[in-house]
Order: sequence, then structure tokens, then C-alpha cells
Amino acid sequence: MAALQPVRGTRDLLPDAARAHRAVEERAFAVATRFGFGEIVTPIFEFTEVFKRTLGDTSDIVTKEMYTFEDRGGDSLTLRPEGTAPIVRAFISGGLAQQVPVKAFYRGPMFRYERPQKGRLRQFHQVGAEVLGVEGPAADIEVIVLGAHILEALGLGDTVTVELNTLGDLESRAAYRETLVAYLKGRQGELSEDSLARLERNPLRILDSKDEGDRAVVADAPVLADSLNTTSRDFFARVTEGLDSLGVSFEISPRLVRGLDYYTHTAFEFTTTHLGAQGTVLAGGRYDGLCKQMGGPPVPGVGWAAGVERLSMLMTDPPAAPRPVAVVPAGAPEDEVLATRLADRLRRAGLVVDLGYSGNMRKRLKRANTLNARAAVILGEDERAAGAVTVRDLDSGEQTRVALDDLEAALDRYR
RNA sequence: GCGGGUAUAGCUCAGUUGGUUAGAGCGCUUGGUUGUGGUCCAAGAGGUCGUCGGUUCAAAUCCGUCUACUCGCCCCA
Repeated sequence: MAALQPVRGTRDLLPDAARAHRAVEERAFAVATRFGFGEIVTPIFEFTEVFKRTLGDTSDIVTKEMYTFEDRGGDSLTLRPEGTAPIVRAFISGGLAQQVPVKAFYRGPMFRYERPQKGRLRQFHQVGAEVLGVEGPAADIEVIVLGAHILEALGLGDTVTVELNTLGDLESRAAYRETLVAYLKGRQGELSEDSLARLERNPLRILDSKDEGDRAVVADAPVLADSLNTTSRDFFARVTEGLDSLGVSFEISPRLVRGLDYYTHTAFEFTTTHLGAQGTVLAGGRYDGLCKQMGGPPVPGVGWAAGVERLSMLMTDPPAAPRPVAVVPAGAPEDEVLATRLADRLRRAGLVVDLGYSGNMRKRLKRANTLNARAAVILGEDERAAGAVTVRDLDSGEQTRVALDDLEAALDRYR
């Protein structure tokens, strides 16, 4: 039993789970399509530089979580740990700067070498949306509303809270960082070990600390809002007004900071209390500096990613397996032949048809029952003589004789 | 990477102060039913007790180890 296991932090999606997983992706894409997004598919690995340059050399993802390897040609490649950098890379590679705004939807596996927990895997899946080339807050609003609609489509409108913050533009963010670090250095002695490390790498993160001592220090810390310049303040006001006018409720959480270096202005998280420590279900923000930082034109962007595993665990109405019509031959070899032909004919007519491979009638009806079939099309000697079949409704148990010519019409209600 | 918990049949779980052939429910197979599923009845299959090692006359049970899962931290979807 222990002999053959999937690699730690990876899992198989057996049919029920796979169906839920696929439903999350499809519903998300269907909603995104209505918002005018088109799908972009990028490779699941990139040159390591693509992530190193964008995520920041000090981020945890780069320093300890990437699946990086050298290929036979000597290039350093990395299984993508997130989706934004590849999308922006594809945007640059494909010369899409000529066509802005570009609204991209993506989905697929991501890889991070982390300690697995519930809702946290080493290979996990995300769906994501990015808008490239829009400077104004209209894109931020649209992208957040898209997220809200998708969660609604998954039945999560009530279980998820939207948290919103702004990091300001690059100037404001830098200014705040300076004031914050100055303040924190004054109270260094009270900070936790983790936060002391963060003081150098990513001081904004300390605002988010769960350590009690840290929280006390943070409570008196200078607030980011005070460091915002007029542009940043105005930008954020327009985002919140836009959301208000569309009836999207949100909470402003001044301590919400995103982990990755490329974020500016708007940052948001959709969270739930139903997943333990992994409460974030969809998160993102604006990243105006990213494209240029990657060596492309200075194109602004805003977007988010959502965890498919997390969403599929929470989804309130995962789709049931389709209910087939079972074709059941009574036993004679001629019946078998006819059953095969009938099944083929009904499948061409668009019905979901199960044809048991073997067994007597009782066995095959049992199988039909296990598959939750709507109806059984039974054919044997009597039916053959009459040029007809027996259609049994498996919910009601009612049976009717139906002429072969009328079969599609009679089965229409089981579609 | 750090700290805690758990691991017995396909699934959910019992298993006494360590004691001989390790159990239940559900599911599965077969039969009752050679032209009728669900309900019912009967029989049956299925377990290196996660791994490796130790203590003991004796280990599912006690100890150590590794692995996986899980909860929290870090980080994040």
C-alpha cells in the first residue's frame, strides 16, 4: 500500500474530483469570456530568469520554493510557480503590446516546493486573469468584479470576503517603506525572529505578522495611507467608488500586503474562514512595473490568480456525473449485435449511452442502476420479433414498448 | 525549513491492563431470480495492522526510525 504513492504534495484527481476541478475551470472561463477575456496558454516551464527577475531575489518563492533544473542543453529551467510572469513574458514575446489592452485568462498547474497542507500542494492548479495596458482604475475594478462573479458562479458569494488595500505607486511605496523601516528599527528589540529577517527583505510583510509581540509594535506603526501621494490616493478612491457603484462589498485592510515584489497600487484578497490557514482563495493586484522590469515596454497590468483545489473544495454544487441511458440486450447473440448498433445510433443522436460489456440481464440492469441511468433500453427475442424495444424508466419503473423507428423521439426526454 | 497530531479491509471506523484464528457498517463478488435494477435474505472475497528496527515468552497495542497525511508557523492560490 505504501509502495506506490504519488510524489509528496501531488495528487490524482479521480473522476469525482476531476469533474469538480474541471467545473471550477470551466465556470471561471465562462464568466471571464463574458467579460471579454481570451485564453492564453503558456508552457509550464520557463527560463529560470523569468521568475527570478520578476518575483524578487528575496521572495520565498524564489529562494526556496522553485522546482529548478538544468536541461540537457545546459539551460536553467523552472516549473512555473505562478502565472503572471509567464503571461507577461508571452505578452512581450508575442508582440502583444501593439494590441493593448490585452485581457488574458489562464489556467493550469503551478509548482512550489512547500510543505503540503490542506489546500496547499506542491503541484496545484490556478485560474487567473490579467489585464495589460490599462493605466486607469477601470481595469482594477473590472478584474475584481470578475473575481466576484466567478465566486458567485461557484456558489461562494456568501462564504467569501473581499479585502482591499493600496500599496500606492512606486514613489509612495518607497516613501512608506522608508518611514516604516525607520520606525521598526527603533523598536527592533520587540520584534520576533521572523520579523527581524523580514525587516531587511520585505518590511511591509511585518504588518501582516501573526506574532503577538509584532502586532503590538505594528499597532503603533505609521500607516501606509499617510504616505500616499495625491496620485495614489486618488487612484484608490476611484477603485473603491467603482466597486461601491457596482454593489461589490469589500473591507479595507490596511495591513494587506502582497508577497510578490511587483505589486503597486491596488492589492486584494478574497478569503474564507473554511480552509484553516489557507484562507486565501483568489488574490492579486496591480503590477505597473513588471513588464518593463522584464525587459519589455512599460505596460501597466492588473490581475489575480485563484486556487482551483481550494475552490473545488468549497464549491457548493459540484456537478453530478451525467446520467446515461443503458442499452441492455436480453442474452441471445443477435441481441448483442443489435445492442451495439443501437448504442451507436443513440450516441450519434447525442444521448449519453452505456452499453455493458458482459453479463446477463440482471447484472446489466444492476450496472445501469449503479451508473444512475435514467432509462434502460431492453431488447430480446420478443422485441426483435416486433421490430421494437422495451424502454424502462429506471426512476419510475414504468415500461413501454417502442418501435425501433420511434426510438430517438421516445428517448428525447432522457437527454 | 520549524513545532504538534494521526496512520487497522476499497471507504468510515472499533480493537480491553501487551495474550493465541484482527472485527463492524458501507461498498464489492456470487446465489436466491436463464427476460428486469433499487428493497430484502444467504454465502463469499478482501488486511505484510503505513515502513524498517527495538523491548518482550508474546506487539495492531510499548519504544525508536523513515514515509505519507493532517494542524499551526513561515509563505501563499
